[in-house]
Amino acid sequence: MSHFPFQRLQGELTSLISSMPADSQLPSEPALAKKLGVSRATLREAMRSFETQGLIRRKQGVGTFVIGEVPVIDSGLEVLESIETLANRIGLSVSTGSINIEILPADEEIAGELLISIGMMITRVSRVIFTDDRPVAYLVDTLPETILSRNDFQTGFNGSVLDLLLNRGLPRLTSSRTEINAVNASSAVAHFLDIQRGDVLLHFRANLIDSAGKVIDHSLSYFLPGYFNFHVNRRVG
Amino acid sequence: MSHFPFQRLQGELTSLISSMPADSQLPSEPALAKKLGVSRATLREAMRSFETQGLIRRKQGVGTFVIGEVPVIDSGLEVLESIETLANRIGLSVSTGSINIEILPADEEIAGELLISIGMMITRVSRVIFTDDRPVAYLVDTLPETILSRNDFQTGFNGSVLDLLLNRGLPRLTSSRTEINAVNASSAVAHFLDIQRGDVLLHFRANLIDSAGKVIDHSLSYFLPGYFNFHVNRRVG
DNA sequence: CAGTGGTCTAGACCACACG
DNA sequence: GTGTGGTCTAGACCACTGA
Repeated sequence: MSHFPFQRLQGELTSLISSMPADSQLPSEPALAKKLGVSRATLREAMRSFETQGLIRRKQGVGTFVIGEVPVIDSGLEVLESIETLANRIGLSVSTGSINIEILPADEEIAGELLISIGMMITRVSRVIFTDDRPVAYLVDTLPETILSRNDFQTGFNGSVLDLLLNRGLPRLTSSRTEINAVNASSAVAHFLDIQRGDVLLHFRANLIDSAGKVIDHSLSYFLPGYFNFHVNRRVG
Repeated sequence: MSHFPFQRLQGELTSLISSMPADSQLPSEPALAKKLGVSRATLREAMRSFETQGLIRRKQGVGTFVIGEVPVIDSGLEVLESIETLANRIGLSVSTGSINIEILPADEEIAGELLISIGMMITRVSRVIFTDDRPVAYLVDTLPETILSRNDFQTGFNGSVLDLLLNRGLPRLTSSRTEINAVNASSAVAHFLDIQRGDVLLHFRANLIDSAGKVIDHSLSYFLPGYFNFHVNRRVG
């Protein structure tokens, strides 16, 4: 037996979880901690990585459950397309929730991104993507109200600002510069994704450019690892 | 004052850290916890995100220090190049440490990646990238020993397997399929990067392909967020 | 209501760096 | 040695869910 509780714990939890059928419930945290001979804090720390891998799911007030196989959303990064378009193309069912549309004045940060003046009105659309009733991504689009205003959302808005702009045809979008990072979930994002503050997320930060080189849309995306497989083909210099 | 210790703490720590000069030392954790009226556990949790942003640096047995401005390694993902080549191109100084070269038989997993038989000998090169004496990336390359054996490392090996193969000219490398994810640091990787187990890392998992479509090299890369800015230009479908 | 996970506390012991 | 961060414990209270 190892002298390091954490490594031993990970092994025991791996056995336990893999031996349980999908959707079954784990013992409560106090019970499990006692059974495994560690404190609840240590147990919870060891469980974190299992949740980021999508192997278990914790629900406050309910319990912790084993997740069966997860549909992975696989996508190349060369082409920009909405999650909806992507999921549809690979035959996966996703839904959108918590859509929120606000019109507000630009602060310094967003004015800098969109290359507009501070105080100009902007439209901000945020939403959560679900697959199998599990929130897996949180997306925020911000763009000048002159490009997208409230009454542009009238007909058949599926949640994706990109799809809306593409369907409208104007402005003529050409490309997106996307920065990729790994971050800890803030309290706000954690709430939308039903995870704990501090959990690991894959983060995209992108500016959408039109044919005149103008910044049309600034978008922030947060993805749960384990549910997405983004890849890129890199050519050798 | 907020009723939520964590949010209040983040604010107070932001003020404190930004008010201190670069390289200065923060009070010890017990002292800071007492001063801010929280337990050490809560304080440490709040400090995690500051460390992943590269704003502070903890050194066991020494203390916690404020980091000045950090040189960010900025790179597009369209072209595959070694960290050394990249840093050189943008005029940044990086160094390599903890280089380890092993020859061992392929297990099932790596055999599957390289499309070889289990038990065939493989060469594995792992190393750590430093900038400003700070470990910022941990890289592992694995390839068949028939392609790269121990005596290929004789002359001017700078740590990069990619550069070695490119300089040699054979096999003719063409592209790399790179999968991008966010992960929690395992104990092993955390040790090399001088961070805590569970900290957030940006992770690349790539297969390097030659002109015949053969898998030449399987590589795993772990990057500290805050020190890298990877981006990709995505064209609109 | 009872039971769950989410957060926080106070304290302990360890491994490590440095004089 | 002293002092630091790294880990773990035992217990408490909270917010939430569902019967």
